[in-house]
Amino acid sequence: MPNDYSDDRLRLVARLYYLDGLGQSEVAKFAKVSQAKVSRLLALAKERGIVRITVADYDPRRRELEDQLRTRLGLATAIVIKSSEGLEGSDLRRTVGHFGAAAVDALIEPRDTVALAGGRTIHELVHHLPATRTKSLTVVQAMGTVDSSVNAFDAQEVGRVMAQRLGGSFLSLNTPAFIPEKRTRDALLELEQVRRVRETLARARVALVGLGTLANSVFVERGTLDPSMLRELERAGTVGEICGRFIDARGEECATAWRDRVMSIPIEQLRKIPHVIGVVSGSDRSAAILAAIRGRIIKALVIDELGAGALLAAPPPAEPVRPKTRKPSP
Amino acid sequence: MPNDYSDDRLRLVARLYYLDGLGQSEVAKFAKVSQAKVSRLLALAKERGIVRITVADYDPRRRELEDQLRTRLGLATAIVIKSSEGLEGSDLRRTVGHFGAAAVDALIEPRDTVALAGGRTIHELVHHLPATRTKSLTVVQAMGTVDSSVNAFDAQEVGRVMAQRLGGSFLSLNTPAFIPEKRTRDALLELEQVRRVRETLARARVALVGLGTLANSVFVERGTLDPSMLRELERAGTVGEICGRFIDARGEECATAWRDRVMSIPIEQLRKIPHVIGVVSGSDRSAAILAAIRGRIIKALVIDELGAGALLAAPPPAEPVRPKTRKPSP
DNA sequence: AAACATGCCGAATGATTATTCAGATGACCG
DNA sequence: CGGTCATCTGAATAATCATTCGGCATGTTT
Repeated sequence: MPNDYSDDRLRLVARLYYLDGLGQSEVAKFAKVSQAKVSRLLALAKERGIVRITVADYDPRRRELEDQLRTRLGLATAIVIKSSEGLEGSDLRRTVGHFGAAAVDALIEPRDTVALAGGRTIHELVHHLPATRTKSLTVVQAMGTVDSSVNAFDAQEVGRVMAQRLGGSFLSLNTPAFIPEKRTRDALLELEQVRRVRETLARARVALVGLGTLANSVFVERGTLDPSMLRELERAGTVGEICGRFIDARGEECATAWRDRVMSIPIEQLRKIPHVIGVVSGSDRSAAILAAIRGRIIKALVIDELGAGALLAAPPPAEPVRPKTRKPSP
Repeated sequence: MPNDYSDDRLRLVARLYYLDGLGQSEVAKFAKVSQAKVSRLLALAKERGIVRITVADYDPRRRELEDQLRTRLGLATAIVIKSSEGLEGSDLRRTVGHFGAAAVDALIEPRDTVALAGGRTIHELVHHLPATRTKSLTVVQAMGTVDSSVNAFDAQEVGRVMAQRLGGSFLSLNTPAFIPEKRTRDALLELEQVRRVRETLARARVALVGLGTLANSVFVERGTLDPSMLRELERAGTVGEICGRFIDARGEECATAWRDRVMSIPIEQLRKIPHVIGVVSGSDRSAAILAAIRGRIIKALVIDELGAGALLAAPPPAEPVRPKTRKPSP
């Protein structure tokens, strides 16, 4: 009887290993095989359900904080992810991504059209979506590519992954995010390829966006935003950034030259998408988040618990004052 | 919050490790601790029952063979342990010991007096008894010590372990197993210490004994049995050995000088113990086993499946012929 | 029947996990 | 206040486990 993968044998091996606490080399002597094979038999035993490991439910979310965020800030949905003390930076993003993914997945319906921005937290989250491939989505890139050195955080790459994991197609916006000449940008907007993307964006039911501040914006980091432009944005009262659009405390896009040179979904269009989900990690973005909520840009928020705490500690949001809406940039 | 052993934290760690399939180093980043601590937290999570591992039952016994042994050989109890193909020697003993232990444990009642011999398979079995320490047994050594080099297989050592594991006291027979002069042996038998042991043996309800052949007996192996004695035993028709007593095919003790020089429980006394359990591994002892059954010495048998097969293949046991009983040696 | 797949095996090896160790921290005295 | 435990920690390391790899056996194609 050379290769014997009978359940009985798997049970023997699994029992000796898991129940009796022997090492694999010990078990190997009982089963008269090599340690390597014991390792393989154990793997098979798990697959076949002969070994079953259950873990008491861990709820990764802080429901009380979610309730507070919803009621006090008027969000439709809030997902607050627990974070271990002292977590920050990429570890924190990983936590938010890992546990936020399931919640975001639940918000996306089969056949949805999903507008998607880039960013490190979004990237993390998307990579933790379940690879079910069953939703038949249309994922559409909501913002051009930041620079030419290909980058795993770009909307381009992230969108590809999302479509691949949840199932569906990805519509990419093959243009830079920033175009120095308005004229050039407007020309691009007329391209058939680009139009298709914009039309699809207009039909999106869900959007997944990051929230940044002026200081930590990817455009500053990459040097796309020169100092004079930066100063101009500061003067215009910028408190945050969404999809390459800079907004002031009321949640209105700042009227600077920048807004005519960026290639991304217009703020006005985001407002019309019913489920715009902001994905944030860290505690230094409260102003941007509050502004985006005031401006009725984002309707849902995924955030770590410290970030949520900071948000709740921030001045309670007065009903947004919206004197006049500037004509939206494209 | 320095040392946090909350269930919630354990659940986090356990989930990431067991359910999400991350490595401990990965998990460590989430929990903001070292990999070493993750390992400890996981161990704790198992202890607390936050992680539960279940394995489909493995039945280590061959019930059909047990039934056959019982009905065809007239045993009260037969325990046949499955053995992986090709197992032999110490690995086989380990298997029989490991899985036989639970069955033997079930045969021993609280407060029993248990007579115990030595031997490698018995040793293995005893070391796998559960360390419950709750039976309040009297374990009594059924045979002297084979030689002076202390040896883990001696009844002395094995008895100590058994009493320690199941709970109870151990009564040791502090004499050699073989004494060249009958006179000396008889003197020893009169010692108060030795009498106590013999009296206790007479009250035993259970005995655990190995079965040997003349060839593989420890006495031959250790050179205790010189060639002339060996020939004498052969002439007397020895087919097996129990507790240092040599028996012929009918299960009667061979009437040689040996029987007056050995320090161990007499065959006649074994006959009177209601539960004498033979523990055997290997396929080369069928004759000894059959003789011990015919002689109504052993009433139960623990054996591996190949050994059981060999036993069943051996000539069917005619009803034992017992012309006259020789006067039992002490 | 040769040539080529395919699958399984265990030795060696690479990767991961458990344990040891030395230092840090803090509770509890004297 | 020091001392004295006791406990806890992560770095280093030892132990264990999973995977790679080449060899062998069997089955299939040519």
